[in-house]
Amino acid sequence: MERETDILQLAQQKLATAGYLGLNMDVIASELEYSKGTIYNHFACKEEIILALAVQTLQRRTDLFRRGARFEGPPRHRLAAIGVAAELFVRLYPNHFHVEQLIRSYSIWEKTSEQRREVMRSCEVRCMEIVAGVVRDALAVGDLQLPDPTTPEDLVFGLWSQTFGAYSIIATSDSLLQLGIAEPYEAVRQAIKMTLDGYGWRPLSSDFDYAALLEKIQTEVFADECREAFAS
Amino acid sequence: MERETDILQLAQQKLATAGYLGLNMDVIASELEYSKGTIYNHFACKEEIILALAVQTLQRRTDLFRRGARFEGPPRHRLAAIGVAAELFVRLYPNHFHVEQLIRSYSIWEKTSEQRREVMRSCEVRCMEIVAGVVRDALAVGDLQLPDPTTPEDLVFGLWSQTFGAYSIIATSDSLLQLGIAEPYEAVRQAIKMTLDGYGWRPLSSDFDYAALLEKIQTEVFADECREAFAS
Amino acid sequence: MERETDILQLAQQKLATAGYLGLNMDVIASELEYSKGTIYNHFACKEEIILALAVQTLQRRTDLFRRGARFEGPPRHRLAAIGVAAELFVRLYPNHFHVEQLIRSYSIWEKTSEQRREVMRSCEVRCMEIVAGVVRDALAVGDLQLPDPTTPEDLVFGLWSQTFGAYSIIATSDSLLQLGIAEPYEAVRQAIKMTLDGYGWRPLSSDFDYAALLEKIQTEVFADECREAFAS
Amino acid sequence: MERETDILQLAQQKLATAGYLGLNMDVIASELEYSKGTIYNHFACKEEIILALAVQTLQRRTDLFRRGARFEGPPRHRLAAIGVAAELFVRLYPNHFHVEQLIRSYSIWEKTSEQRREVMRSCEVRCMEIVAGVVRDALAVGDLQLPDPTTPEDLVFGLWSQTFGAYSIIATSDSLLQLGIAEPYEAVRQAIKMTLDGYGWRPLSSDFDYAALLEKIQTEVFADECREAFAS
DNA sequence: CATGAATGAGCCTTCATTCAT
DNA sequence: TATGAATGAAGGCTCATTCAT
Repeated sequence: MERETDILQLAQQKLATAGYLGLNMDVIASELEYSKGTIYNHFACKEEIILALAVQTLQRRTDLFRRGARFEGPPRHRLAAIGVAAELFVRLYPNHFHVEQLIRSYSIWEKTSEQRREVMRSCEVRCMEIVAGVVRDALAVGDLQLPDPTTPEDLVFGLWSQTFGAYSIIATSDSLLQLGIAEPYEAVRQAIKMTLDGYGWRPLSSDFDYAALLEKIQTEVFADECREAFAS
Repeated sequence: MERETDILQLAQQKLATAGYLGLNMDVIASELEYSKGTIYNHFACKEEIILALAVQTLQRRTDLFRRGARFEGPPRHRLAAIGVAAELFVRLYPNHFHVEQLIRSYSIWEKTSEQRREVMRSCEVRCMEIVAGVVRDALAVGDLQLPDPTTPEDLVFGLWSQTFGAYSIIATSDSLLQLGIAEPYEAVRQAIKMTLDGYGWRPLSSDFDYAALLEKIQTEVFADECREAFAS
Repeated sequence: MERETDILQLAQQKLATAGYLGLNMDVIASELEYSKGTIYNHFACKEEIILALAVQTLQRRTDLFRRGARFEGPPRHRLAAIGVAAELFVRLYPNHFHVEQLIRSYSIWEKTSEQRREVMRSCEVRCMEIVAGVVRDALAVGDLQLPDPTTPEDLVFGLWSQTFGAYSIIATSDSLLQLGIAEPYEAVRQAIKMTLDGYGWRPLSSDFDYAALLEKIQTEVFADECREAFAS
Repeated sequence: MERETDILQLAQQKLATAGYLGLNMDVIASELEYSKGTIYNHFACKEEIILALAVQTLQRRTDLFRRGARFEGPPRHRLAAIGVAAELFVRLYPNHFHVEQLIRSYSIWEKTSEQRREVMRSCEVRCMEIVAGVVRDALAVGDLQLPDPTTPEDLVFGLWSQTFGAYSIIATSDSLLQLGIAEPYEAVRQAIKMTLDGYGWRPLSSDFDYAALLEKIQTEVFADECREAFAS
């Protein structure tokens, strides 16, 4: 298990530094000072490493989301807690997005084991369910009404897009400052707040102290993670 | 020049069909029935092709955005026209995102000419300026107020994130329906509408006929492109 | 000893199913649920397994030949009994030819122990002696005369070639029917009958009921083996 | 073309020396002092080399057989000429049998081009037809009668088995002398002569000067080849 | 004796790039 | 300027064998 952890860790780093083509079995073996055979004793092929990487981080994200959704308060506050979880996730595992992009762009699926793929899919579904569940709670208590054909999943898709897009851009673009964006994370938070206000999800952001809420979530739910994420 | 066009066209198609690993100089040469030397007379290396591809589509996007921004009407309507342009762009050049991801994730920069990189950066800046310009116009005429530290660029970043994220997910995920998202494009439009409403950008979406506006933009500004995009 | 038997049995099966490249120490170990070390405690290397396989089947063939040669009757009938033995052998151990080809075509000798090689050679010699002995008996009783420089061993070499060639072709060719050969085994029997008639070995095939003789040999000498060989 | 010839030549030699596993793309490239890429420009994979080898020699054999079958004289003499061709073939291309065994034992077919496979099959069929044609001529002129279910193809299969078996054994066994076989080629000729006599194919071997016939065939039909084959 | 993780040499194959013609 | 054979570094993967526990 220790070896596997080592391999995944280095693989993730390589992926972040040099992309798919930089993730190279020879390099991994030689840098870890394991033999190539050892690598292949743990992972049947390169693609399995990538998928294992994705599964690992996805499971961590799902855990963070679940804890966020359990925050006590009105659904909008609970959604905010999930938002904090999402941001923490990218800060803790900044190169998760490299992995996810890879999985989305290269044909990795064919060569990987059904088991790992199943884990992956169920993670996605569970993440969606957690967030959509909070939306449904809001509908149930009357905090929110959705315009006609919009489903809770559609709303979640919008939020997902915003965060996925923003964190992808942040992770891979080095010229945001030149484009005039000084605080991209803050900008995302703001954009999402506006989106939810636009839907009329009560309490509106003007009705409560947003900063205080985030502070509370960070200390009550994610104290450990925050310490780690903002350590550097 | 005709040959360069041919090369770029085939390259883009290969990228779409078979991903980065399918973009192969041998295949390009043999399918075009040019010799490999000829290809190299036009592009110094493979990376130059990829970057040229990105520049090409980015320029097209910039053109579409500019035409959208010239739409006659209040800033919010002009922004809607840019939104139509963005959606048209992904429909017309669906694999632009592959190229963009490639550029973001693989160390292409080092091997390419400063000239082409400069073109690329200026495209990004110009796109941002076009959209931010519309936001500034809205501020100027009083249709919009921004909460304190938020800049026009921050707002644009939010919209950019939403569309980039959404189109990335759409382009690479084959399980959206299983996740409960039947009409992802409609969901993005809706989300962005809500975001702008959340910012209080007048006229609010409830104050005008959104569908009619989109219809008008499509026929007046992007008639040709719409025909092509929705042909299939 | 039981383990060695298990190993050899599985090895032979793998060889038959997947050829030389399917004979894989990992696969053998895992399918037998022995550890790899255990395998190596019994066989010093892969080549030793292959050679042991060859020796095993050769010994069985020698036994069959000896029993055939002890059949009561004139030498030509005893030779027919050896012929039955040869055919039974290929039917019972159809992949012996794979092993024998391997040994002939791959440099196995260098890595194997002198002891096993000696066993192997002595098997070949003994087989030859058994058959040549019957030929000498025929010469002694006057049933056969050999044209001048021909030795009993030369005659046996001719028969050996016929059967080895025929069974090799049968074992590896899947287009015999297309070439017009419907009953290859019967064709070999016929060809050998003609060869011996050609030598003038009495009684000639026209002087006795060949089919009845084969029947008698099969029931009296090789009843058990015939049952097994023609079971499927 | 010169490169391809070089490659095939070295490949054949390697195959003879060290079998399938000794036929190694690295070794071929380095011994020929070509780069590995060059090898692959000429042959798409290792298996294609092996098949090309087989096709090459099979075509040569077919040519020799055809020339033999055109020898003027009674069918039995023409068959003798084909026999001379078969023996010349093994002497000129002694390691053809390695290639043929390989093709028969390893799963080479799946990776090779349909074109080359077709050539291969048609060679086999044509060889069979040439020989079976001579048998039919003998039947037509009444030189030969076949016992009931035996077809011309069955008879040819018998001869094929004898030669294939004999030459395989000769090519791969180094202990024939120890087994008492001093002149294996002569032994095969003798055995085949006896077989044909056994079938009663006129003129019987006692009715004509066999040695003189062989001599005549060698000088009239295969002068060049004989010179080359017996040069060393 | 048994175990099985680790080894590492070796294999087949790919592909961007060069350069003599 | 066009050609395409040649290049060779690099990559993914296999598997017989060893050895510390």
